[in-house]
Amino acid sequence: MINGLKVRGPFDFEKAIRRPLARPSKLFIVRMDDVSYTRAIRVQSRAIPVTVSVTPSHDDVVLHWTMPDDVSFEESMHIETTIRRMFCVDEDVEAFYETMSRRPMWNELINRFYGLRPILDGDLFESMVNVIIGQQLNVKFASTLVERLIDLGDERVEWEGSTLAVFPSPERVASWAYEDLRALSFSQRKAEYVIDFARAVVDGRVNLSKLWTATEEEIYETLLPLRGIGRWTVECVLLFGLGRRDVLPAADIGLQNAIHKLYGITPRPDEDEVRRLAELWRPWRSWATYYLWQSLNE
DNA sequence: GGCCAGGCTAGCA
DNA sequence: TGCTAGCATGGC
Repeated sequence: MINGLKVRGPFDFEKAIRRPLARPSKLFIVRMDDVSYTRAIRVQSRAIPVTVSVTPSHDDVVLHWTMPDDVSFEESMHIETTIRRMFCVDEDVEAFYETMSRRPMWNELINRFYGLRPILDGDLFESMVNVIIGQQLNVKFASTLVERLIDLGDERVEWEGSTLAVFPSPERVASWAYEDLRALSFSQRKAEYVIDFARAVVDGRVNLSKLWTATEEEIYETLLPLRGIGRWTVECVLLFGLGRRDVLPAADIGLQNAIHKLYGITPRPDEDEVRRLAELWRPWRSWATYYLWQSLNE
């Protein structure tokens, strides 16, 4: 089954899928020979493998994807919505560049990353767990912990001769004991945060699907009361899970370091300073953050 | 070896 | 409301 979506504005698909290669995961397969990105997308209880690519590679980019033939109409609608969001298909990236190019120091960054769009998380549970695990840890170790959690989940799908890992479902994670994650070098607290969150999702105390249409304020009200979820965590889920356009994780150390480098501000700016500088980035503060984080990886 | 890492909680004033 | 020790482990 083949589907397609026209992308608005510049989109360098190759750049976008090259980025995750810096931190490989069993969740996805990136192939540079046919320039494709493959991962499973969970629809209800089913994990559906999808391979995404583009034609042609420059003007008027069209995003294509293939998936198994037995996917139902409802499932394919869900997949389309997910891909539209994951690859930021509807974002007017040119308007972002327009806004940021008024700041001289941004021109080099825009040139370097021209056409880059982030690839967002597959679903909100995955996003929450990723972000909770990432709290306070260096990103390399955090990604190691995520891979161990995926291994423990032990769910896979076969697709076109390859095996794809599937991110564990809330039900699966909720069934674990804290000791199961302790054995993977999770701290006691982090094990509790992750498993307790999964249990809150499973028993209905948290309704993640409602967050898609909620206001930011409602999202904070829903998530902040949960133990282990602070402001930074919600901000990152707004960015990587929900794909909101104008979110600023001002207290984030990585963002502060990136600004320190790009703007030459020493010592690195504190939270208030970041907020002040970022006033000029509205309404694209999420995208400015993506690009600044990306600048740290090079 | 020591400091730091894309934070959060609980306890205290 | 605002501040801070403690968490826990790997990276560099």
